[in-house]
Amino acid sequence: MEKSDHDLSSHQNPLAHQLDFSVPAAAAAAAVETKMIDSSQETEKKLSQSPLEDQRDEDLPSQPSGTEEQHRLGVKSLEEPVRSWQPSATEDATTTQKPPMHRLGHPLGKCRVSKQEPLTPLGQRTEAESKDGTPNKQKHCNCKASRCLKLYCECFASGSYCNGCNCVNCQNNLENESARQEAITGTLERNPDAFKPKIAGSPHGINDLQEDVRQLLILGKHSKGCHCKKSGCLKKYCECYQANVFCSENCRCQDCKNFEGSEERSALLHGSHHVSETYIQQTTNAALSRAVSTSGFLNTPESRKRKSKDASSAVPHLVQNQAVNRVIRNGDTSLFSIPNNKAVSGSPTCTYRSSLSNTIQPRHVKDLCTLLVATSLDVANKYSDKRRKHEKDPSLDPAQRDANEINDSPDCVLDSTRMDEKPLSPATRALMCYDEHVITSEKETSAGVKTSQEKEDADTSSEIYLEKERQILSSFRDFLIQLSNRGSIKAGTNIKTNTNPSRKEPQDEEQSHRDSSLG
DNA sequence: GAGTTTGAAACT
DNA sequence: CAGTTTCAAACTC
Repeated sequence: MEKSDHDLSSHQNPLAHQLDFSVPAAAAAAAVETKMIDSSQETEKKLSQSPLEDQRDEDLPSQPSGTEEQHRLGVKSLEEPVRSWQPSATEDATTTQKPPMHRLGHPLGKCRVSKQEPLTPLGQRTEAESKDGTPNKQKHCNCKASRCLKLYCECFASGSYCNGCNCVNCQNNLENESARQEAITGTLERNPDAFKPKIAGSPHGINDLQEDVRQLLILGKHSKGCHCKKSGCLKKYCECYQANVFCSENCRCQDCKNFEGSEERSALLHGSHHVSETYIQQTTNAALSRAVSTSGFLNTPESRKRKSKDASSAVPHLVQNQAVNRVIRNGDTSLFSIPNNKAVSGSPTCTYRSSLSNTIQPRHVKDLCTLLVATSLDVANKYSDKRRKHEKDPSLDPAQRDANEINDSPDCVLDSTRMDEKPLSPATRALMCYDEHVITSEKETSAGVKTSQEKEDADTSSEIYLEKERQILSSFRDFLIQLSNRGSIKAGTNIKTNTNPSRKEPQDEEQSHRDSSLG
């Protein structure tokens, strides 16, 4: 019987049953998500060992390329939980020949997601699916000409077998394992990263406050970027948009509207009444970025490209977004794109809380920015004198001066008029310029040996820095909690605060007061 | 549900 | 590497 061949190939080929192309960042979430094993007896005979275990690299026959990737994946897959899978009653007999190894957890291994498996704007799985980690729905491709052996096929691209798909002449199954292996090999030859997730650091889910904060500070980007021309990167044709990440310097898109602060993007999100955590995250992130930056750095993909390549290449977005940046820097948060009238939309499909006091108002974001700016100013003021003393000190190590100069990095100064020559603590700057922390720490490490006096100063500084930073972070956290609670999709599911008992959670009244007092 | 549009993947 | 073709999902009607 020809199945013996399949037995052999299945066990010898690490990718015979399933490719798992998760990156570590997504691995945890992916691990929670379901790994399905055909429960049919016939298939169980074939799979005398866990299909995931089949991915051991020692079983690799001859993968001319991509072996490193496969090696990594093979190791990882052994750690992943395996859950049983029950075929649906509607599946026909052929299903048993297609082990349903369909990975649902692959965040954009293939970016286009089928209609049957929509992603939330956050890139999370739909609630129905992710509640218990068990997929309620499965991707079903409709390939006709690719035999499901090319990356056009979602199933193949995600490293899964087709199962219950509507495809024609499908060879992405056990019955055609050898062809499948050839296809995998060929695909990896063309692009060793073909099966790797395309989104680095993409939000996958927000499960707790810590994660909430992390997600706030880290936005993924498409590894290859998109090349959209007509969609404005605001349709699911766009891989970036679909992955719910902003377009980046990796993109070569035209007329991109998928950038930080894009009104079109915000309008789109609001228009669909999907006020997600990501919206809060991105908007707050945008507000933070702009509030703390006077570098003129524009966050359109074009501007990122410009920053990374050549500042001379002007783009059409320039004027528009300069205006946006300018206004925001001047304190007008109306462009933070939180149209509260939309946030409280009365649409039946809008599950966003409708109470005005519980919706995100521009002032909330403004409060957050104000808090950060004010606190940072406070820190800065306390040390400006000390810093001047250091600068005047001829005995000061040049390296130390150099380290001081880092604080004047244009990207890390709050406002050129208000913050001139005022240093910020490394951690505060890290908070504000999180994407530059590596450079900063390196330079500070190179600052060299300090004198005893400097050490003393540094110790004192560190203590106050720490205390101030604690305050900043605590307040920051409180704001995030508030924002998150306001943005909660389900009323009454507020994130539990885990704040210091000595700290009172800011109330709306307090915010209003601060808002009015700070203007 | 059919037809069109779109952009990634594949190919040249 | 750029241009073209193929392909399947997304979208529109």
